[in-house]
Amino acid sequence: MERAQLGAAPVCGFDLPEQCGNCEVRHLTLCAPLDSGEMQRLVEILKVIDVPAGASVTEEGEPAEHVFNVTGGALRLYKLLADGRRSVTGFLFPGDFLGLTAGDTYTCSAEAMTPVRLCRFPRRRLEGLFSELPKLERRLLAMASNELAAAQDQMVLLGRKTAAEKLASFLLQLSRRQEARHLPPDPVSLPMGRSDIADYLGLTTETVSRTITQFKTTGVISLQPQGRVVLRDRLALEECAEGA
Amino acid sequence: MERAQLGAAPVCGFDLPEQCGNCEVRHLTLCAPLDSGEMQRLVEILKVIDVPAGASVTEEGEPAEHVFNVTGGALRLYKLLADGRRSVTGFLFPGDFLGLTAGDTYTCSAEAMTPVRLCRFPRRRLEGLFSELPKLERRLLAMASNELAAAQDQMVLLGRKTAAEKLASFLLQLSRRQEARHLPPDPVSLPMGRSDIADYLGLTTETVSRTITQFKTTGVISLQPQGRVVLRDRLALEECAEGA
DNA sequence: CGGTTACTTGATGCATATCAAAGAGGGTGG
DNA sequence: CCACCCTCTTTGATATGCATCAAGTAACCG
Repeated sequence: MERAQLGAAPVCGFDLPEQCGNCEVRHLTLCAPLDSGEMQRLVEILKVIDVPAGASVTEEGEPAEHVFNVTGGALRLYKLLADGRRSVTGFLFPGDFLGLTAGDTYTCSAEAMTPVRLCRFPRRRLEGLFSELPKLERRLLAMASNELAAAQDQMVLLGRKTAAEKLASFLLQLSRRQEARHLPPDPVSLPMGRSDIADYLGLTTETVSRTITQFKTTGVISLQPQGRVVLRDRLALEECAEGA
Repeated sequence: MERAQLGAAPVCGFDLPEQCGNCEVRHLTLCAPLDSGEMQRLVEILKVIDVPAGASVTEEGEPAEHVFNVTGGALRLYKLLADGRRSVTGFLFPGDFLGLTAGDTYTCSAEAMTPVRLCRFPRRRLEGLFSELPKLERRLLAMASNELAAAQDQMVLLGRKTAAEKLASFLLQLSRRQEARHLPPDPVSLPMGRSDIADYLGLTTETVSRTITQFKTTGVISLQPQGRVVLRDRLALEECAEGA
């Protein structure tokens, strides 16, 4: 596991929901379009939750009683096949939403990769706010649409890209998500292990490792302590990622 | 290409929007939760469109001015890499929705595989109805959530399943979708070509063909004229699909 | 009925998986 | 504070599932 990020990147203000005004990722979350009065309605039903590294937040198939906004740390989403093969369907960072489902169970399991802080909403009560706060539902639809677009990109990656193209796409994706959180694009932080990356890209840990080495050797990236990656030749990565 | 399905399965009643009451896939569409008065508001902004086999309905990256409900025929959704590699991200059948996007461009290209009938809605005007018909937005969110769950399953398939498991999953998926349209589960109709299937499953046409032959040889399926597939051993397919 | 396209089948090759082991962190206890 | 140990990562050798290359065959259309 990795170093805690709660201290390094305090989020959603301090401990108290009343201080969402300080939330560094508000512009990415569910809450983005709400004014302070509307926020108050949300704050009434949310609870701030801290989860230690390695703990589960949701289990695939379990009743979906809550939905969550990630405000600190990082999680992996995954599904398992009958024989134990794993597919990591996504990584969540501050600002990301967890628990959206049309049915009444979670569609994926979610595990904290680092200590994680979440804003937890009872699903029923959040849905109860929809009529009062239509912006909330609008926002949820927009977030779902964005996730769908990302899922389509991931299908292209999994179905048609080579190992190098997959890795390049992955690094750029993380870089862009850092930028969305107003972090520098460049030393990309990898809070996940090689096997998480492998299960996300449809590869093995060995192939991930070899491909990283190859990128290092050809000078397009370089590695820093704590699994941080400097993108030395972003253009080369972009061309690689697009299959040029 | 394939035989037209418009004659065989008349949809959305006859020509006139006023006759949505006869629509055979209404329970699957955007329209499902609306009463007749509410339907009337939709009917005012929709136009029924017929598209010949092979024609494009949307192009990835083009302005998303319309959204569509499929009421007859079948389409493929796809994305291309820079060098021409193609990834088919989905197939659409009657009842399916096309054009959902958070941005202002389409995220995928859509091509008719057979003659297709669509209910076309100007996106702006549909969004304009949201405040008046909140059920509509609720429904769209539910449909997006369902698509997201399907996309996650597809990621597992692409990232971690073998060729045989992919094919088994694919046949079962089509069978279940036929059932959702109140068609028999069993002679599964394949309006798409082998290369469409290959690009959907992350395989080549040759591998798709060989795997189908293998299923035929082992007796789990049998082929009928016009690319219809009988699922002779559904249980075996289900176990294969889940990686048992 | 002939031409064209799509599908099937076969032979071979390669990218990535698998198997195996050595090397690097990083956390803990002495 | 250092040394040990555990786990994760890297590197190497080999294997294999699927891709690629190449015909042959069947289906469809005009």
